[in-house]
Amino acid sequence: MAGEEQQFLQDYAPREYPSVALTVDLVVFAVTGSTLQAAFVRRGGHPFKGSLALPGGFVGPNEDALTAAWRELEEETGLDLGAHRAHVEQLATYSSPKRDPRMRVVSVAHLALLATDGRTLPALDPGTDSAAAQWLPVYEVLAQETLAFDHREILTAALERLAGKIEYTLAAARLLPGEFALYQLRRVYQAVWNTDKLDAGNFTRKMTGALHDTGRKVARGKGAPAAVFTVRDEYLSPPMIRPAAES
Amino acid sequence: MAGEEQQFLQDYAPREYPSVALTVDLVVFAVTGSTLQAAFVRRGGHPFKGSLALPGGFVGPNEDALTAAWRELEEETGLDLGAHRAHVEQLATYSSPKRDPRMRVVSVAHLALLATDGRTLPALDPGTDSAAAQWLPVYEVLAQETLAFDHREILTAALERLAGKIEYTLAAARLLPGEFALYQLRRVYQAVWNTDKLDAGNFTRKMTGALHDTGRKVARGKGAPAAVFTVRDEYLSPPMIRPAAES
DNA sequence: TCAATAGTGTCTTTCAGACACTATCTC
DNA sequence: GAGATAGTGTCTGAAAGACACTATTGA
Repeated sequence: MAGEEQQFLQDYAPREYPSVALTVDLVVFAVTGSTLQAAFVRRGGHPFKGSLALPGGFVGPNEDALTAAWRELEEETGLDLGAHRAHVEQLATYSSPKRDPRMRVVSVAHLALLATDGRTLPALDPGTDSAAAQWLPVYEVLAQETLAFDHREILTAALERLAGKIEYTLAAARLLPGEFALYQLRRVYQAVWNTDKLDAGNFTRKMTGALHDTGRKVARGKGAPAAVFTVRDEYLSPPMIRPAAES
Repeated sequence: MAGEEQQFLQDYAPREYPSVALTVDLVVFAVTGSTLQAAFVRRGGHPFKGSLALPGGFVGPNEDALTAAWRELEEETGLDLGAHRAHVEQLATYSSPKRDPRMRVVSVAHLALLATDGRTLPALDPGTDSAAAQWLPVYEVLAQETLAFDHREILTAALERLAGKIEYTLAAARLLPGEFALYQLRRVYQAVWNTDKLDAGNFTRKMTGALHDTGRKVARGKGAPAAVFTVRDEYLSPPMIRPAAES
């Protein structure tokens, strides 16, 4: 049986059961202030020369897609993942036969959340082989830019996944250091939902139920010092519903 | 550029950037009474001979994964999809290099919801090429059966996806005809969540907000006749939270 | 002192959950 | 009539949203 299948693959795979090139694409999110940013690459060659694209690359012969996503995250951004907390999860697979005009490429898109202090973005190293990766504000890119391949669809799906996920989990804390103040977490929510309608007091009450108060305080320029929290429960119950989109 | 890439693929793809065989696996759900059922195939050959497996098959050269899933749904179950309402969506992609011991197979798993009248299951045609597909109760299978490959993981993910999705959408109605009574919808929820803790009165109040009352009634053996509804809003807001698991 | 911010108090409204109750059907 | 079911009424408690208010900081 096994031998038969392998023989079959060898002889007929390209015709009957075509093999495909497998890649990963990455939507890497990070937050500065109240702005959601993502990592993009400017394409230097055809097709879609000059357009923005998502970082990504081929899946190796002995990797699964998630492992490849972590590797590409490190390679394409030049980030030291030992120093930067990060979270990577699978988003969806894009398999339209014509999504890459050159050949059949099936891509497993991944969502990556990079922890920052909420003020500065991790420096992206251009690396040697790829075009320079750069941080750009997500909502502005979606409003103004042309994206290569089906990367607009992927980016939109990633944003919607993240926006939905922080409704019922503390995934937003993945975009912050292990210890953080509530105003930082609130700014992450505002960045992802692209809104400023979050009442600070109500937000505090809602979140403290799922957080652990370290007892320490953080001084931050003006205003009273904020308490420092860590995540206690990964899930919010009941969930925190997004405010309706601005009119 | 394009020629260069194609040349590259032709020469080096199997070594450097290996191509993979792409398949779809299907988790096909349907409901009878208050029991959630799924379609399974009993494996006739090695590996995992004798174990239950999910239906699936290869993705064709000019198909995307969703199209292949629809085709396999029709082929493997022998269902007439013109007569049966169905909903298919992508679930997740499984790409562990060793998930199939014979060769590298990457599978895009799909979730399929088949509409029934809530009493009888659509007959599954064994077809000619594959082992006979059969309906089996999902929770019993998960408790007792051995599943081939990583199909237990896929089935669990599909169940969780469905259980979560009916919290904030009316996806449960995809398992029913276009017109249905509230007791039918309630049984779908009970089947998916494997619970009997749904209060009929409160369920009615909650759901009628998102449904359209056709004004007609359905007589059903004992009890008062139930009103016939159709879906009006696909989304439930606020969502309907699952009761905590039974202890 | 003043402005800014963190966090609490309070009130209202919404809604889930429990459960009684009525209406309507079959047997 | 008896039993079963559909749907409403009603009460309670939880929690979201609006917003006032206090406390604590830097300038």
